[in-house]
Amino acid sequence: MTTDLHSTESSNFIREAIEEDLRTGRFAYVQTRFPPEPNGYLHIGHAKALCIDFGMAEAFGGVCNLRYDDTNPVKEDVEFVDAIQEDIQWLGYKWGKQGPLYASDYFEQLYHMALQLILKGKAYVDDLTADEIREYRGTLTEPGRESPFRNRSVEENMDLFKRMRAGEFDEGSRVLRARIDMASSNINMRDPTMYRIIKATHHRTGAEWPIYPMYDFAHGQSDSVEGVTHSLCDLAYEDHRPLYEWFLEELGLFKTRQIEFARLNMTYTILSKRFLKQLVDGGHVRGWDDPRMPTLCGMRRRGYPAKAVRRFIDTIGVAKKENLIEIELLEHLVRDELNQSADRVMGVINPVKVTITNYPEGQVEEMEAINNPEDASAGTRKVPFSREIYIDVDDFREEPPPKYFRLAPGKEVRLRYGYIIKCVDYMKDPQSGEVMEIHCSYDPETRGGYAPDGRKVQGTIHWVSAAHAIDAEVRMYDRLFTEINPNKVEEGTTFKDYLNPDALKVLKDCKLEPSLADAQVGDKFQFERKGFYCMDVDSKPGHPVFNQTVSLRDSWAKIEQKK
RNA sequence: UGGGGCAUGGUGCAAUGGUAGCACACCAGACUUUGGAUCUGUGGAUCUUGGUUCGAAUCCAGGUGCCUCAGCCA
Repeated sequence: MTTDLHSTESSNFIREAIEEDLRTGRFAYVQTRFPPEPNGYLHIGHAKALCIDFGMAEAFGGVCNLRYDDTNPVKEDVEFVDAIQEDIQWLGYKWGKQGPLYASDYFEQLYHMALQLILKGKAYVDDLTADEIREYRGTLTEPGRESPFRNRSVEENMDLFKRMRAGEFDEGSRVLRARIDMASSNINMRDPTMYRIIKATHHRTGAEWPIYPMYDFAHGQSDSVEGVTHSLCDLAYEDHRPLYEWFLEELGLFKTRQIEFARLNMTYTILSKRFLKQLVDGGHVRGWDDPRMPTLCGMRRRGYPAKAVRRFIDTIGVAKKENLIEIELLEHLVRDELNQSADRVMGVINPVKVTITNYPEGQVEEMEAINNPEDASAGTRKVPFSREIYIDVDDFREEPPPKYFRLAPGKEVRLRYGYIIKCVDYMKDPQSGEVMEIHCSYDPETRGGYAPDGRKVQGTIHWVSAAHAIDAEVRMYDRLFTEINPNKVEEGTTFKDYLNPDALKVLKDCKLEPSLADAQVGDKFQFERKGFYCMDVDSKPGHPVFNQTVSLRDSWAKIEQKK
């Protein structure tokens, strides 16, 4: 039970509302929908909506449709349609059997609904310009004014709208508006636009339509037509609910219940498709799937397991309160998932050579190493040991601070699965002062790292045999922004002013143990003592590239920081 | 002096009139051939003021604060 994804079990106000609807008979079944606009890639914020939409359907034995809200051809593209499906499947969800649906499937029906409203005197063609419409709309505190075209006859409206549909008018020259109430305290009810003229090619309907329904005129009816019982959405649509209900009422359609919840916000990240697009188009990242991006494809490439993302969404819960989730929670779950599943391996990211002076030249020993201490079934592997090895520069200090349990002049350290070695000498670059090479002696009695005399050796470090090492590139990532909430930054600045220049660091001379020669793109490993890494698509035969998914918790770094 | 929402530790979510709990974060310790993992422990919250009640985070009234809406975007 606890190992299961129980997003379907945690209590929240939406689940309670649905239960009540079933109990009272308002609905006899549950159906939901996930309605992305194909104008960008899905991000972790969408994952929340997605898990709620699919999760609620699942929980009540219903289905969740995938329906693209493709009512604005100038912003949409098939590229995104395909990517969105891939991301949903990655998270492990299945949409309704009819396959992906599109609001554009309903263009003809929607058109007839508009005609119906015109006939009822509930819609009219307005010749006001966009600017004039805005002026006539009034303000938050003052009522709007009625358009001079508001009282056109049904016949004239029918004629004009049909001619709009026939493509007789220019873009921007006219719109179709609902005839509701220009004095409503809810601005969405002040005769909202239903149709506008757009002469662009639609990714599915091509050039068939010169007019396109607004989201507000399409969404509610699409839900209704599909028999969606519960339309779960962002708080932003709370004010639109009366409008959707008005359309359904006037049209005599099945009445979906809309329930709104707060969108996800996460520290140090931005979750706005518009802003993410700016990062991509502006070249601030390498693409939508850049591992620094909060997109699902970015996270996948970074090495985040889908299950960690699902658990994250489950853990943060659902409410109507504005929230700012700490990114550390996601990272914790990523570590937790990977800790169970990822094989351990040794990789030296910043190498420095160590020569074991008393180890026979030319000798190679195969040391046995455990693949995953959390999973005995993962077995063991052999790691070659020889006279020259690489260790991480961080694991040597000329002047070790107190409690530094690694290699230092005259000090002993254990090489994991290897031997206990002692530093006898080291060479520095006279120019830079950098440590170039370290000389150690080894204790032949300590094979495997065990000291038969029972002597205590506190530190254990990882290493790679120089002659057997695979050269690799490792890309280290950090948060994309330096500001905890890039959505709310000082006036006069934008989120782009807070991009973290150190969010990506490329290390090109990394040394990995030879077992990694068989790794495939997407494979995930723990480089012991460092973090979790995932093989990147940029890998070339014989020269792998690894992304650091997330570092291991580093309590030594914490100790050092305090000083 | 428009409408719609929301207020529980640092963060997020529970508790649905009966001992305010969980996760992450934080701090301290144990263990350790990963300074990982694991284990143990500490601290810390009901926006405010009244009211109802034996009893209020929960119900009522009034304040206060925060978010949000004026696209021919979704």
